[in-house]
Amino acid sequence: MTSFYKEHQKIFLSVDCIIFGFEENKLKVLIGKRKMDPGRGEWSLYGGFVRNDESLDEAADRTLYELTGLRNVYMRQVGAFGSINRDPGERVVSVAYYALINVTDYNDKLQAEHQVEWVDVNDIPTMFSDHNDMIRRARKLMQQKIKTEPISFQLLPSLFTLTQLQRLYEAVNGEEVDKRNFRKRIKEMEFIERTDLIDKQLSKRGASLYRFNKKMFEKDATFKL
Amino acid sequence: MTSFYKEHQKIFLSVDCIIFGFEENKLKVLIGKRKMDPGRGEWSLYGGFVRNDESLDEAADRTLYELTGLRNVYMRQVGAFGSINRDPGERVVSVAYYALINVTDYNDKLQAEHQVEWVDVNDIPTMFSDHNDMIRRARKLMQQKIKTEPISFQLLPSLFTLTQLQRLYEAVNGEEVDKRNFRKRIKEMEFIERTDLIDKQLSKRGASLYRFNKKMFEKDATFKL
DNA sequence: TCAAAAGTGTTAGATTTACACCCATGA
DNA sequence: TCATGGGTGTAAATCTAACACTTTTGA
Repeated sequence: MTSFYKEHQKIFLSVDCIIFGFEENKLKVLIGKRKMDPGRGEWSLYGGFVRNDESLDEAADRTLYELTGLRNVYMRQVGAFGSINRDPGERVVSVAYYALINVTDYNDKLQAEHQVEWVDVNDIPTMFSDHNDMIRRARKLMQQKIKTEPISFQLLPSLFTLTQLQRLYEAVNGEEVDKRNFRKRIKEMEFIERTDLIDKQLSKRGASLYRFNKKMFEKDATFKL
Repeated sequence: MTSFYKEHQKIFLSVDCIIFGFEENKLKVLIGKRKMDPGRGEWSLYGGFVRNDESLDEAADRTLYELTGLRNVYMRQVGAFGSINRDPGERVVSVAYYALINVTDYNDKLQAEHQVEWVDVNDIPTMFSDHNDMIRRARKLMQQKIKTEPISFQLLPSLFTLTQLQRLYEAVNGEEVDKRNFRKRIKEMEFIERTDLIDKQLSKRGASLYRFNKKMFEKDATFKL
């Protein structure tokens, strides 16, 4: 292969995943203790190096798959983090991605194996390198996104109650919302359809289960929360 | 230096600048013909490789400075672009940044020297690699940003008329707005202050010149357009 | 029978949009 | 004197936010 750019320097490139999940009415992030020097033992996002034969998006997908066994997960790029000394070992530029997963899809065996934990996003410890910044930015981007795109369903089981959906919005935005106003807006969205199924786990009376109808959304195509 | 990560691959990293300017009531981007193989002669953003001794932000600042001679310019990261074959020469991952400059600050000599041109953002030709995507994404981010942060002033001279400001918003958002409603909202923002100066370039009657008061903005700190 | 969560409408206030005419001046 | 861009207010419509009680049922 010819080398067009040989006078320039190459740099290590990694990806880091901010994996969001919704559990116990809280927005959580999957983090673990770093298993590599330097920084071994510090709280850290799960990440990996980018290979020459994969795109950044592919590297992020692969990394997420290694950790969770999940494919076709909703992932979006947060941005590139490139301070000179962000990694104490060597110069490494990292591209952060956030992922939204349904916690019940997540294989417990893999979780135990990688020793990662779900931590409340409001209660993140001090982390390795610039990982706290990455989480902050990912959260902000996700908050913006959830206002204009129906991504909340990525964090829920395919059948969910309106209370679950409301608690999810509250956890993401960090503030409570009025139940009646919330439900009013949801009812206007035809792509959030009520099933005849009833969930009795949380209440004696039972709550209707709803589902997100993707095809209907794509026709309808307005969303605003 | 110890090498912690030597089993991994390094990759060429570049930055590309989407430089926005406002001229003739249009939002424009500064682009030129690529002077490097491969792709020589194609329309291209101005970019450069990231060096090991500079952060990504510094690389972007340096690249912008090389082209325009300007420092302390408003720049924000658009994101990392990392398809495997995005560059026909070799694997290069590029981090795009957008910059907002006041076209009258831009040194004509440097413009001639680098043979770059201001092109209407609605009329961008087919460009090298994924540069069209970069411009699209930069524009979208900028459109979002301008709604919640007072960045428009970066694109204007320090003294400007309300009509200029309105035309700028229209150019950025791609739609016309009502003059009275626009001015009503501006008047509510105390940090956009009227001076006693009158601009007579466009009208016989003359238009009041306004200026952005940064200190007042930082106190006041609400913005919504 | 009662505790606990589900479900349901109305109204006041705030925000947004639509809209048309007079003013000042240089050519 | 007239053509050109500068400057101004009001009313209708829409959207948002606040607010409390009834229902169901398992324990």
